[in-house]
Amino acid sequence: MLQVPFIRENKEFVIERLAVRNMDASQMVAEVIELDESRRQIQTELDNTLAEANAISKEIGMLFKKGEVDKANALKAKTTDLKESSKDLSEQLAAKTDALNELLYKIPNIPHESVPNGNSDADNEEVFREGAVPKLHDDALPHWELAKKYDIIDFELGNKITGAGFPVYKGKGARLQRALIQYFLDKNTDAGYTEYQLPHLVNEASGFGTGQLPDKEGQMYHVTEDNLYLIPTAEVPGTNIFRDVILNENELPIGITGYTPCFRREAGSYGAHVRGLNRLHQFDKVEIIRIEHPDNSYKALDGMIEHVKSILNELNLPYRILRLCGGDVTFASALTYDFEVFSTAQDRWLEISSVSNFETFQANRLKLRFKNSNGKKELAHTLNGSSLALPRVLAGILENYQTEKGILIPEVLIPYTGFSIID
RNA sequence: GGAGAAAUGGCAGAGUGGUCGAAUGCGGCAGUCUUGAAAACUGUUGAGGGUCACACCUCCGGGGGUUCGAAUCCCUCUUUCUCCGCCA
Repeated sequence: MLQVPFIRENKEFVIERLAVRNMDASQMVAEVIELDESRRQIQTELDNTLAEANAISKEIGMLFKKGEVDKANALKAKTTDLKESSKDLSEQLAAKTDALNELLYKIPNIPHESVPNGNSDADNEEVFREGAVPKLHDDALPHWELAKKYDIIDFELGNKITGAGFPVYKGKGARLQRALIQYFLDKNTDAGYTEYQLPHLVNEASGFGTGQLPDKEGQMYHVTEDNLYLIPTAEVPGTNIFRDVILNENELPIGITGYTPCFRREAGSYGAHVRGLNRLHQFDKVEIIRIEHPDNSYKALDGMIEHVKSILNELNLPYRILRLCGGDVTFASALTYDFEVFSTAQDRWLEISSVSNFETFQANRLKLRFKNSNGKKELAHTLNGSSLALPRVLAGILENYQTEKGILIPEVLIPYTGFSIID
């Protein structure tokens, strides 16, 4: 959520930058400013009314103490009007505040200056590429065929137990998945991230804090009986650790990591692109989250990119990094880099990580602040990224490491799997 | 799930209708002392809105009510603790 004073003071800039997202924000911006102005005006009026009522109450108290009951009772009559108008004003204030907030929830973050113009993922800018695409043998298979051939992932079984998009991993498949989780967590903690085990269900306030609510609730599974949501990413419980928190400047930066399953309804997705592990309703992910001083957040973002790169280099997978264009960058993000691994047998790129700087957009909703050196409270910057999303990494390994003898295990994972080939 | 008790500032803890945003202690910060530190002493120290700055307003788990006036009384929800039941 953008800060109102910022919008007020940078009206043209806000409109101009939001145009990168292909939106015309001029109407919304004007409305925000107008609503805020009238909100403040009503606030002042209400404050004055309450101040008067408070003063009278105090006086009545004194008069009663002195025993001047008649005078006190006379004053009581005066409060009736004040009560009525304060009630009226506070209703008006609530209405304005609600309207203002509702509008603010609809305004996305301001894209960073490096975000390119563009309408869709076709306009994303490739900024890095690494790793040779292996030459596969003639009978090379897509991962869902490999999964069946080696009996390591059972999609039909998941279908039976739950439904589409809930695969069952078994044997070496399950072990490989666990090895990856362990390996990712080790890499992250080695890089200074503190490991957390987080709840997989969150309340409304948390969903709101990171921006899934109120608009994107259709993406989450809702447990209606208890009004809780299954997490779509560890970002939600992880970032909400810091909701309503005021940090000391010297506590920054903070880096945390956590493994969680992620649940996404993915309503409206279907077809070949969602085959196999490409798109699931439940998947595993290891996430990294950083809370940063505003002066350092872009340096931190670069650091996160380097960190994810080092993992992919160790896994020796062919990948590329994209800087998302204005049309593709998510609602809350100012700048996002996507990592994609090349799926050799499918001949397409699969997104395996998304690393973003949200600047103060989430922090403003979360009320996540720190006391700066002047003792002033300032919104912190939040960042997060996957390191990494499991299923597509798994797909990439299965497809890129397949040989006629079986699927080789990347060297760095062997200590974790305890085997070097799936055959 | 049943019965009872409780929820106050970073923490501990007083306050049961008026001058209480709230005693006191601890912690934090600043200063005195010290070569430096500790100790001791002095001062300072919640959040949001509003203002050029003040003033002023709001907030004592959440919501609602009674009252001229609520941390304090009433209703309700949530959470925590104790006991019972169930259970990985």
